[in-house]
Amino acid sequence: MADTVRTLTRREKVEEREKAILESARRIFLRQGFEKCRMSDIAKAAGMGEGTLYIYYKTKLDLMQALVDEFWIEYTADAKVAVGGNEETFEALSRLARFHVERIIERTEFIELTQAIGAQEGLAERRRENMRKFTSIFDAIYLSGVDRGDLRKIDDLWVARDIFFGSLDYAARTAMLRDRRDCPEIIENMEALFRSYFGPRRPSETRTPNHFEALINRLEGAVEKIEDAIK
Amino acid sequence: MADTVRTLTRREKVEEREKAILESARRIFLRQGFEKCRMSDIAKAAGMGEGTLYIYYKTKLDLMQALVDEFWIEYTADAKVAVGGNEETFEALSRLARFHVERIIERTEFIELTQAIGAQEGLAERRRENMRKFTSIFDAIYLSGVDRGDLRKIDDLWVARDIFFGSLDYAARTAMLRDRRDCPEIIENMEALFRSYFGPRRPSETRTPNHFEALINRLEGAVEKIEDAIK
Amino acid sequence: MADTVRTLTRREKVEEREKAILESARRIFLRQGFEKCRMSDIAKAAGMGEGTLYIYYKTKLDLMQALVDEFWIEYTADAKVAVGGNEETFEALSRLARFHVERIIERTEFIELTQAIGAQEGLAERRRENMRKFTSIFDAIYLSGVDRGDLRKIDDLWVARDIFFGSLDYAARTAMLRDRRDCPEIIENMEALFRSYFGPRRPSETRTPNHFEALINRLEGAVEKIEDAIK
Amino acid sequence: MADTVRTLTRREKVEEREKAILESARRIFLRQGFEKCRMSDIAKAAGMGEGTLYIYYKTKLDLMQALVDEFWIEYTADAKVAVGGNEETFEALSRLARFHVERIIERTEFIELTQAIGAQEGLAERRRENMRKFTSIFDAIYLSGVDRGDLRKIDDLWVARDIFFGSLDYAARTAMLRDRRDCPEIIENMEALFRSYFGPRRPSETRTPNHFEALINRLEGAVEKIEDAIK
DNA sequence: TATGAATGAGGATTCATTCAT
DNA sequence: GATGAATGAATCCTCATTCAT
Repeated sequence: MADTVRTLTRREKVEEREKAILESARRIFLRQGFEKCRMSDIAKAAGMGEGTLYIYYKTKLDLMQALVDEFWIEYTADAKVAVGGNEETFEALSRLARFHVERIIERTEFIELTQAIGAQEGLAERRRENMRKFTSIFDAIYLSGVDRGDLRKIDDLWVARDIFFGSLDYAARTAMLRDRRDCPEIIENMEALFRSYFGPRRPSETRTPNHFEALINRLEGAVEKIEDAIK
Repeated sequence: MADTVRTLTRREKVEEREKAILESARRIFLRQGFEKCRMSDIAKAAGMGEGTLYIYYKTKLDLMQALVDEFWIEYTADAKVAVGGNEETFEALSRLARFHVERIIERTEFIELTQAIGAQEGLAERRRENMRKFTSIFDAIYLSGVDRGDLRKIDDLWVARDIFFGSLDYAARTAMLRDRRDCPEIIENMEALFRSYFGPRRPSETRTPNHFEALINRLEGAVEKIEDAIK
Repeated sequence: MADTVRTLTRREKVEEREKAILESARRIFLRQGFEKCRMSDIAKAAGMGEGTLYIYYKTKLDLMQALVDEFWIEYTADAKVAVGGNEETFEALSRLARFHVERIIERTEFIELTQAIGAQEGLAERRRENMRKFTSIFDAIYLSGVDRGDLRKIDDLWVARDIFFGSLDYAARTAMLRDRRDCPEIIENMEALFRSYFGPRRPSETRTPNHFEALINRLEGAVEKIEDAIK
Repeated sequence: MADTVRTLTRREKVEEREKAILESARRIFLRQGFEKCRMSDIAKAAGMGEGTLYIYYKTKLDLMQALVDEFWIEYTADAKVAVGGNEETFEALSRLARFHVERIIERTEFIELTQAIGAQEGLAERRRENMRKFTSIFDAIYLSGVDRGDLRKIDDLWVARDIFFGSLDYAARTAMLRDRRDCPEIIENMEALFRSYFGPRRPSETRTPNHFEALINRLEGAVEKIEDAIK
């Protein structure tokens, strides 16, 4: 029993320590960027010796990779929460878009760090994996959207995914360049775009633009009346 | 007269020198990346002393910025050529998309360099300017597309622009991660997307996909008949 | 009584522990060399904590010195075995020479470690002592050789000793530089050299070729005379 | 002409600089040893920046190797001077021995540095070469001694060489351990040893096994005859 | 006694930038 | 203007040693 407690305590200590390092690393990294942030500063900020960092992370690159991993894990988890459980397809997409844009504007540095580190020898795979886990949220929504008849089936899901995240990322970046902290326009447009472009193609299933639907509604009404009259 | 000639000669010499430096810088940078490429290597490649570089460029950052500027100027010019003079709207967009994706896959380093340098203090404006000049190609096509009735007028042109370049950039990047050197799918989809989503809204002007048009035609026929019957 | 037993057990435990440390230290040291072999590795190899090493050895230098001591003790013991009990003088020298050359080629690292450590402040005396114990094997053989009349008495025994070990060490080292694992030539020459150069000088004691030949010459002369007489 | 002068000046400057570095390196190295002497100290002692050292020597190991090379070049040259032009064989050997022992006692550190550095990957060959140039002085004396009839021809010159230098080195080292700055005894003995052991073999004095056996055979034959005669 | 996590001093090396020529 | 030798700040990482448990 005592053993179990001790073991737990140790594990907890290690995890506490790792948290502390990652926390400090994040702070320093956000202030200084990848190249400029020194291990010694991180150690100081974490209230420990430099050597200690190297017990937990083999190299600076390792630490930075852990930072990136942590970011994406948290990011992915938060995105899932933001998207919600079982929302309507376009509501889910909207929520994902909104979450992504807002967060990315706050955390551009991590996107850049992800790129910078992913460019290093042998870390591309890990980058891909982090991205994959996150973007699979989109994939799930899309596929469920197809099941529900809200979206059409496509051969290359990545096309829709790239359009979705590409547009949002780019918009977020340009928003920042214009010193804006948000961009609701792109989110709205993304929803509309998915409704119209990736919406179902068969007329009966269509959810194409409003005026079109309105037209059909009017027509259907008229037809009914005519049918009634004819009867 | 002699003076003028001499002056011209000097200017030419300076420009020649600058070209040589930039040319060497590009070679070295492409081989080594931003952090790794050394001023001394660039100087050696350019056949001149290190000190000489500093006559033409105040710092390494300056030189890299010049490299980025040069890249975008050339990139923009090449894009204009690729787009052609007065093509049909969607053909022009397709050409721009194709050019962009292909080139960006070949020159990811410059995109990254643009970002890295643009992140530095005080260089964001220049980055914006380079991007603006390039993306204005898209703007021109879009606006002319609006004039021609191929595209609908929108309040925030940047939305269309961000979707266009965002999707292409992202797709190019993910294509590279999948070790692909091209991605025609995204180009085709971009055209279709612009036709459908940014195409004109009035049925008569529509250029949406064939079955869609057929549907509309049938609809219009039905409406007319009904209206006639009612009358 | 119980106390005595416990004490013995403790002592044994300590000695066991020390043996284990030394054993591991040797393994690691032979693999990595002095500077590269880390205390943590030695501890791991010995199946104990790093801190434990410091209970038995105050510093790394201390441990290495113990390693060197152990080496020389074993080396000396093995040499004695190799030399044998009461061999003929030159046979004993030959055996010692052979043992030394072969072993030294296998264990150059220890010779270097002995030197490196011996160079440290305050450890020269210990080095001297280790060497002395080993070289006294030679001294004993030489002195017994003098008693037996095989070798001449000399004032400075160290001269013979230095020639003996110096030649062998040097030959072993150059043999290694030539990638040879043995050098029987030097061993043979060393024996011959001791026979001739350190052999007895007085004619009456001589066993050297010179006197031998003289003797034979006289004998042959006698034989001839006898033969002549017989004829 | 001016060019020539300038070039010479530059070369001289470089050589001056190299001399200064080597000089300082020697001073610091002799005080601190290989591992302990810091590049920064050497730079400071040479009155230049640390970076400057790296213009002239690629790494610390390079610098140390240069130090070793310089030592051996000078050592070899001095040895040649000490030996003199065309001395009598044993006089030349004596001089070489005396020079070697005296110098080596003064410069043990360099012998150790030579060993330490020679042990590094890829530098063994250079060590061999330095040694070879120096020991060839001995070879030349020995061979000319053979020509003059002072020394006997031997198949493996290295045996004599190893005995010569091995004995001297070892004696020098043990002399130092006894806090002696010289050891004339070994020099005298070396000369005597070479006279007697490597001196010419008059046929009648020959010591080789074959002749020895032949002698014994003759002896036995003679004894038999005598015994027969006596009967 | 045993442990092993924590420490932090220590050092080689790089490279943008300067400046005397 | 052109040069390139000289500079030295800047930083990651190692590992012997300590000490709280």
